[in-house]
Amino acid sequence: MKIDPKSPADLSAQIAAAIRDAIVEGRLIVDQRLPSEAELAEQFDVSRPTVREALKRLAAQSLIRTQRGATGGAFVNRLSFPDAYAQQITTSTLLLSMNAVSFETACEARYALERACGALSAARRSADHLATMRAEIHRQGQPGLTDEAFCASDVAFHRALVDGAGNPVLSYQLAGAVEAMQPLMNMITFTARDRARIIALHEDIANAIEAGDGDGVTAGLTALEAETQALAKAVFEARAAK
Amino acid sequence: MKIDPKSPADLSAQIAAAIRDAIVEGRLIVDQRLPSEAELAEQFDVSRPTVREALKRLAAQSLIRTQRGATGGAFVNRLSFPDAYAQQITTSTLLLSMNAVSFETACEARYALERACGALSAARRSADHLATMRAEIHRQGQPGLTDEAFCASDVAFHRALVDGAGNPVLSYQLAGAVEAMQPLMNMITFTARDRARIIALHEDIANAIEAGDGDGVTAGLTALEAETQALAKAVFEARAAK
DNA sequence: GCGAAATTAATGTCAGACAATTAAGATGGT
DNA sequence: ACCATCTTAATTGTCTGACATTAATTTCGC
Repeated sequence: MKIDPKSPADLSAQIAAAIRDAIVEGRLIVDQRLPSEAELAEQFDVSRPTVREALKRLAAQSLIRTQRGATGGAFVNRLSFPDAYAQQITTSTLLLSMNAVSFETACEARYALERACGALSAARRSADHLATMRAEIHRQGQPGLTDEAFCASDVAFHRALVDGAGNPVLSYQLAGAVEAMQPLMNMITFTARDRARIIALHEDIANAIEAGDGDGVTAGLTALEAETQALAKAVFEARAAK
Repeated sequence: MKIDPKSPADLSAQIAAAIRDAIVEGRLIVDQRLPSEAELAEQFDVSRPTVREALKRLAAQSLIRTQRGATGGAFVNRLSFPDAYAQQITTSTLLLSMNAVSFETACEARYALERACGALSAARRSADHLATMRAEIHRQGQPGLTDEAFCASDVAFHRALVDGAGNPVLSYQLAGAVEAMQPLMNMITFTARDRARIIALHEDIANAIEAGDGDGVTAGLTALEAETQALAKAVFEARAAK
């Protein structure tokens, strides 16, 4: 692992990139201990603070973890699904909020991806997933629920649907799409009538899932997308007119 | 923004989290300048190196950028689509390689997501996207192409298909799924007959895209998935027997 | 007025020190 | 011989202070 001291890039960035490459290419494997900060400083011919900045960059991406004490040091971290979820959600949320992605675009993407899971979920979902979906539908019907709680339950419903496909990679990918929509969804106020329509569609979808009817799930999600888009359009137009 | 000096977590991690929250919640907006390192050090009552470690963590996630010079400093960065792509790809790739995700699972997820774009792409693709797909198909047929170059062309073909849907959020989500598969795909050796079958399916898909036939695209992708899974299964079984 | 040089404010880097933490080894009592 | 306790060594976490580098601004000479 070498760095170029004359490069315009920061030394800490170069060192971080060198170590990251070593991890991605498999030259450093999970749970392997990196040299101590002092040794790395000597290897790269930089000071310890510079090495530390590089290590913090990697820690921010969950690529390494550090441990203090006699047998401590920096270790290559196994990137767990929960860690990856969290990063995906942060990135997706910021991407949407900072780039003025329209509700329409984000919503279309979300439902397109969700339909991809629907058929698989109808075929494979466990009783647990179905029970979660039913429970969330029930919660959504309770009076006095805030809009925010309604949205949170909506997310839980959709996550159960996605997880029902039994494919962790799909669940991971969808986490970003579904969660990142939540700030946008929270801008909408749901009337009692809106909620009733959404709940009815959720019930259609849950029934199709229970019956193993993949096409029914797809149709239900398409209807739900249309409903959501219409709702958002009405809200945003009303706001613009005001 | 406050931190707890008695928390077991690193000070730099706490500071990074405090600033990250401020960005995510919109209290710091794009292109806004953060206080200088010396000022932050005073605010949080820590030393400058500690503040710097926190800033490097944020820089690693593309949340801030730094600039030297008189009017320099740390600025809230607009998370661009290319930046987000890159992070998604790194995360997805590592997630797959470090968690022993089976080829079957990753492949299923990828094609499920891709089918989600197929119908949209058939309806909306520009002439450019179609031309790219045709060009990649042509490249794939050239003799003397290495397996790696064949895979790279395959990725380019699929990205054009996804981009054809004209939804940047979809493209971003798919980037991770498609690119992260490449290391797994590179483990396969493609015989001339394998390539011919794949190219024929690519042509079917391109034709369906050109005709605006969404169902045809879906069917083509499903056939391609089956072909890819069968190919991988044969390769892995042969390797296990040896 | 204009161009070049000095100023200034900021990040980037370094050196050395001390504190905090943790595991392993040494020590001593039973 | 065994167990609890103390000591020690290794490592990360943090601080202080300094200098180097960069780039915009101001000042000065002409």
